[in-house]
Amino acid sequence: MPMLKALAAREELNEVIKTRLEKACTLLDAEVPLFPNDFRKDTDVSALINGFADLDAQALEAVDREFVLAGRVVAFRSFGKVTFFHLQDRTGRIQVYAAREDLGQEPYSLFKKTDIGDIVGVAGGLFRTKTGELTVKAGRFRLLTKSMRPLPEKYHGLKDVETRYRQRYVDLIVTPRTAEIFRIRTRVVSAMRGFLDSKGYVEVETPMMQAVPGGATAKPFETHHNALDMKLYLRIAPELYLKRLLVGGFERVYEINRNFRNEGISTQHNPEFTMLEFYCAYADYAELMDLTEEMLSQVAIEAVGSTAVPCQGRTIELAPGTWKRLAFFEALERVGGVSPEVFRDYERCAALVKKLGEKVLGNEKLGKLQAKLFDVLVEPELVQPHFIYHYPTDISPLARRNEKDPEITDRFELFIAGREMANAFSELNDPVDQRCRFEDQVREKEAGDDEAQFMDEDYVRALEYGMPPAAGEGVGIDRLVMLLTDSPSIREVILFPLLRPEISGSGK
RNA sequence: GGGCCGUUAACUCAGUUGGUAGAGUAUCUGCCUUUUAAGCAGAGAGUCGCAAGUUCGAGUCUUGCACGGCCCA
Repeated sequence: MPMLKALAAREELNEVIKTRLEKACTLLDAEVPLFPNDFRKDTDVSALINGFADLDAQALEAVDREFVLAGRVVAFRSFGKVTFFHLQDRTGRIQVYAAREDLGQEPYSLFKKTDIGDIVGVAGGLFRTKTGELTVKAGRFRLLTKSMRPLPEKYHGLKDVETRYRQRYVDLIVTPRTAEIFRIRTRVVSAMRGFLDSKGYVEVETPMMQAVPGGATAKPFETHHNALDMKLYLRIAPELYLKRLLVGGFERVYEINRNFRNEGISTQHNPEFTMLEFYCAYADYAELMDLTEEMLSQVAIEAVGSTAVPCQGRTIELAPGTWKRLAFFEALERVGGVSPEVFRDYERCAALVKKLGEKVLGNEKLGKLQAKLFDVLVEPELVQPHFIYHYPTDISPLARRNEKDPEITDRFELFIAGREMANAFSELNDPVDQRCRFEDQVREKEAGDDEAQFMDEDYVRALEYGMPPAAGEGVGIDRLVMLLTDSPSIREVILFPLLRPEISGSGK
């Protein structure tokens, strides 16, 4: 209390914060606790709305029941002896009517010290106002948490994206859509779990701190363990551990968790992001296409209630049976408009890549050039769901070669809304081939490619025991949530996206 | 890493040709018993992102830096 008074007296404080602290002092003087924790609610806003929205004024009168609610005050309109305010809890907002006549002279004058942003408890019956709004008539009122900072403006809300990301707690209070997006995200993840569990997949947790990072082509974060005095990496993918579990006999496993890649930040990339990876023994990539179609359409229904998803002014249809399937080179020709004479010929292919404004080093493999053509000419066109399969072997170091054509792999990527959504392939389980491919990677690493992969002796040893033939897939959860919520930036679907540190004393 | 744009009150935003800071919301005071972007009358609130430069004078012009956004790599 003396501390609070000292704080309130500080000159440099913002005027609004200062008046709130002074108000808090006044309340304490009147023996009103600022942060009590003995109030219990017996219902939620949505329960009242769902239960009574249809009743007319007379019917409400007859309900004759007291409801106990708690939540944050988000709007406040006072008329002197009578006040209306809106109370927001996790389920919605409802209007409350507080009158001096009902609360009593003294409690009402203390109630009028309420600020927007305070968390309060209210008990009372329901009625309908002249304008027809379902309203709680407060018979009792209690301050539960005094708020010291003003909330953003009631009409425009919080627009500044930097503040929205840095102070997500404020964004969640004042932007209903933000809270909704993260509820959808939660439903996406639990729908996936439900789907995979029902198919006999086992959820596991594998190391996020790894001595040998592997399973993807990416630059890892490094860290250090003091007690063991060893270098560790944050994982770039769980892949190699999940496949060890196939060796161990799990047959169907999945993991939904964070990966970390030490790369740039953009509307599509956050350094930590969430992936679903799942592996199925005795299955191939083609069967995973069917499974993916089934899973994602079901996830869409559970998360947003429909397979028809609005996206940047268009509608994307995720209903099973509508998804297109196209071989990589077929897509390059039919969607990208590149003739085989061009993409089969190294020089002509390189020339076209250059013409499109992409860099050509001259020493990259043909597959890499073809992939660049694909990225620029085909990927943006794949708005409705498309599986693109049979990727060039050059750009698929972890995938199993096609039986008939060793230049291509039994791999597919899924594209929706012009973005890569999933990547899957029949797994390489030949330990000798795998060792050779690791050795290739090590040579590239020594030549200066810091994205090239490490040799993983233990993983090769696991394969030597025998991994059942299998197919595996990774699905980017953040991108899927972006699709289902029509969010243009990955930061809209990550609660606390990575930002540079705030400058101290910026005042915000 | 490069290009473009932004940063002004707690929030949303104006700010002319360089002449010393504005509105709405929020806050405070007064009035008000059915409002809902309540209303009416009045008041207070600013390191104009930071630093340097040009100038008699910089929110405004120049340069550098910081943070953010969009696009490209």
